[in-house]
Amino acid sequence: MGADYLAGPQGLLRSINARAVLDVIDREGPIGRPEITRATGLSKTTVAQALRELITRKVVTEAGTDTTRRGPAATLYQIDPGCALGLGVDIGHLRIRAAVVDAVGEVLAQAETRAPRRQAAATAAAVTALAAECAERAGTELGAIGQAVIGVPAVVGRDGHTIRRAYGLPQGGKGLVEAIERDLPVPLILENDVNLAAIAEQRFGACADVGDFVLLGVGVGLGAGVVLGGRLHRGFAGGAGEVGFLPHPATELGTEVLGARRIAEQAREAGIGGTPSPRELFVRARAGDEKALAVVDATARRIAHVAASIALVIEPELFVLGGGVGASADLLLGRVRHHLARDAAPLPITIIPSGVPEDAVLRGAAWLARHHAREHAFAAATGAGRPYDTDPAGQPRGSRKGDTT
Amino acid sequence: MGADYLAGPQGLLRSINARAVLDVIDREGPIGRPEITRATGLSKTTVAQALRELITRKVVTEAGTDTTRRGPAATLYQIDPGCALGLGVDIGHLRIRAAVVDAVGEVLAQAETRAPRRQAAATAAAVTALAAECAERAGTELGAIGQAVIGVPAVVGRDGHTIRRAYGLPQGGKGLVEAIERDLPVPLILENDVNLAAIAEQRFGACADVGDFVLLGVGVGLGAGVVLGGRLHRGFAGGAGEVGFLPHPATELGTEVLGARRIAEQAREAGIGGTPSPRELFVRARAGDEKALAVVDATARRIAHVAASIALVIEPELFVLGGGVGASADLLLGRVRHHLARDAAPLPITIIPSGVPEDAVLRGAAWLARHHAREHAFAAATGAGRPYDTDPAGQPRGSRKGDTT
DNA sequence: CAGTAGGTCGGAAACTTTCCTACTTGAGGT
DNA sequence: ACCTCAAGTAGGAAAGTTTCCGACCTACTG
Repeated sequence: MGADYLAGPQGLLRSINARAVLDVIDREGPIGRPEITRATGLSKTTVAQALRELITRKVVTEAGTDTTRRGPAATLYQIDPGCALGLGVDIGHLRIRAAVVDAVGEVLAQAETRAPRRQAAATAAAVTALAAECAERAGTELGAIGQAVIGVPAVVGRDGHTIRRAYGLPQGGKGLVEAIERDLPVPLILENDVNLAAIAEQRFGACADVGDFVLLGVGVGLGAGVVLGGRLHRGFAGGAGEVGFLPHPATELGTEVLGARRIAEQAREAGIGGTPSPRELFVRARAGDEKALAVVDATARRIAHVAASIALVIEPELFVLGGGVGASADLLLGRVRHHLARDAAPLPITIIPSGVPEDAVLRGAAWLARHHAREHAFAAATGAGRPYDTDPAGQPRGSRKGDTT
Repeated sequence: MGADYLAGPQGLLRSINARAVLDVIDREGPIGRPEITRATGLSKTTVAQALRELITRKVVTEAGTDTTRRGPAATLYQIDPGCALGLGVDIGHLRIRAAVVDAVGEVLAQAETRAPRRQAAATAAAVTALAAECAERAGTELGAIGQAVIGVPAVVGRDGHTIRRAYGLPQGGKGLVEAIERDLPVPLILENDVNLAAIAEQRFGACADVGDFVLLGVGVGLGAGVVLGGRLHRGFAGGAGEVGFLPHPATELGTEVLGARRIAEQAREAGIGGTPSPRELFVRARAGDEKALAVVDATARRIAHVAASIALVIEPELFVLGGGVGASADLLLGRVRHHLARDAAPLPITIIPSGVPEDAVLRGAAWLARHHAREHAFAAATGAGRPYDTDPAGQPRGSRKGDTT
């Protein structure tokens, strides 16, 4: 319980150096020993010792030789892909998807199924079934997976186990988490879906080197994934980024600014009959339908307002337009920028389309699961884990037991 | 340019341990050697060695003895107050204040003067004169001060040297920074005044153990100091927290939500003649003046809206009401809470009065200056500085030359 | 007398330097 | 075309240095 001042015996130095070697190998892909020596600044003796240790601990493996230079071939080293497996799950409105990835990010298996609409228990069963299927297809078993991350359309508490405002889940998600935790023998945490999309954007998309950005997820509702200083900002109770209810000149506080429901309502107001789906509306707009275009423009205006509000609070470097409706960036983006220029000219707002058009939530979940699984394996292998915290997404792997330490 | 992987020789371990000892001494005040041993987990041999080094480096001094236990008296150690001096300056609308603090936070000297209204050059001269006066009264000279932090009513860029939107400064602050940097022989950075108030709140006020909070500074304008994860969030270009322009049901984007100007306008609308100052208005309201109370209530409503908007974006643990008008918390707070409960009931918003009623900006500036000066001195003394970054306020001490590395 | 503070010494752990061997390439000579 | 040798590289081992820790010792105070 005592505060940790990070002081210790020589063993600490060994941990630090082992971790440094591991990080270099992770970052520079297959890499030879002399280069590791250069990159870390350590002596080759120390690097050799660390490598021996990491190999016996099974987090690093040899990966062929490098014969580009003259002289004897240098042995190459890489992260052992099998040292940590992650399971990502995306519980969407229509489908549930799952994927198993290895320690280097390779997708070993992926599967999906239709989302049950009525019973939370059915959703839980679908998740565990998908997970089992993925594990089998990946040639492993669930017990070997180090971490599972499940993306849900809900606010997830800091502990990663409690959900609120799960309007998009059967029975409001009641009992869902408990059922999955009971039946899935994998350390598990939940995460808000838009947050995971933001992580995907950071790792695979347009925000690789952007420290502060906000992903605007326009789907059934409007949400934002807030990344500050390279790490996801969840808020005190996980409710950061719930920007769908931001005040707006045309709405009172507490009214949803945007989302499928809101778009449908606007369609009615615009005199469009038959309550078409947002997808249908965008198809019509792309075809030139004036009324549909008006709805799109209104949507863009609201997005611009939300972005401006966010910018005034945290001033991110970049906004990214993502989510289901966000995929229609070709139609929306120009109009959003137009409204920004008109109504919020002095604000330095840059907004770009998502760089992860497909499966953003699933990929983010898989990435996060892989990250936590790796962190755990690396910490075990290097003896202490990284004392200097660079964890991009906080929060360690949740246990299955509710240990409220 | 190469990425730094924090690996190194045994000397690194020495640095780490020296830093750990230093941190314990800093935190636990005068403390004996055996207790340092317990707190750090190091052996007494190592602690003794580290102490010798820190004392010869002049960052630690002996501070009497502890005779509470039986046996020989234990020597006590403390941070050498003189090892780092900081200069804090608050350039306010009416007054300019400055203070010199030592490494343990003791205020050695403080001075103030009326703020020039016309010329930025006069403001700069006033600042340097105040600084010189403070240094002299503190029994030192400007060259001995390790860091100066100047709080300004403006947006300050990440470099700590460029200011924008300095409406509250003579000539919009044009040439101010350059003049001060030319004449003040101290490493210097600027900081937004509300941000400094937030730091004061974190260090001396109500938010000592709160990781995420927002200080709402209600003064001539409305600004927010955003602290996330224990560190100030400045935004990409230093513009985070400019919440005075947040959209609001009654205002268009780009209109100032709140501030002295706005309050005066509301007073006119409420039928109050003579354009009283906000301070006067609050005096009347406290006396029971109905019209003044109406203005106060409208102000509270706007604060509530701004807080709700911020909460939807970042969901801080706590809001603090500060700034000039914020000092009238007794009148405002209840009404703000009322409006929050009515309009933003589902949001978990806690708002409390400031715990730093006096000189918040100045104290924050002094704290930050002291912090940077200390960090510099400690890094020099321990050989490497802290590799594990816990810096609460980012950004090292700016140089006087504009080195855009 | 017992418990505590502080110092010293030898041992253990970890990193670095230096030296050595083995291997591959490429240039130049036969 | 083949051989030889110099240069450059990879890997390993031994000696040396730095740092930390445990144990022992002395001195002091209730």
